[in-house]
Amino acid sequence: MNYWLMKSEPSAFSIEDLQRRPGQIEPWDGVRNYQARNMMRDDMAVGDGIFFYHSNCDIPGIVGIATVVREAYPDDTAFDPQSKHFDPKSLRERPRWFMVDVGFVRTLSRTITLTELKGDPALDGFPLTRRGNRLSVMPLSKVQWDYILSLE
DNA sequence: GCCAACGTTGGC
DNA sequence: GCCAACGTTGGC
Repeated sequence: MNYWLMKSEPSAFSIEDLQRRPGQIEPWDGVRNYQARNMMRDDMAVGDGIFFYHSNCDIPGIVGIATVVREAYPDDTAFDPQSKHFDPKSLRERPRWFMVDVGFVRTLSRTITLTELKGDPALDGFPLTRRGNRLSVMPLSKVQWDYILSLE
């Protein structure tokens, strides 16, 4: 079992949105970064743990927990000229982009903020707190996962 | 293969 | 809204 952190701008899609979805499941479409894609496609399995992170908002931080409910499959928004995630280079017979389905688990009782994660010596080297990091999907060790959960 | 231009991310 | 970081694109 692997552990992940996935970023979303709450103005676009929040943990509350996920909770309200039918079946509390959402396809995680729109990832257009190769590193993030490779992790989703090659390393994510059903049952993996996900920290749901709100970015680009008043208080950036981890707000909830989700889980992988379907392994990677082609991101069909890449085929849709109407979609803002459209990519003419992604073909149905040879898809370039993939997505997983994410299922709601729970919201945290409080936001574990980026500020406190940044200032925490126990999380030295954690990708999220490294300067300039922009990955929207990143792996965590079980130790990091458990430690961050203990902060709740 | 280099690298300048450009677009995007995301904290502040 | 600003801007640093950084990935991608495309001319050469």
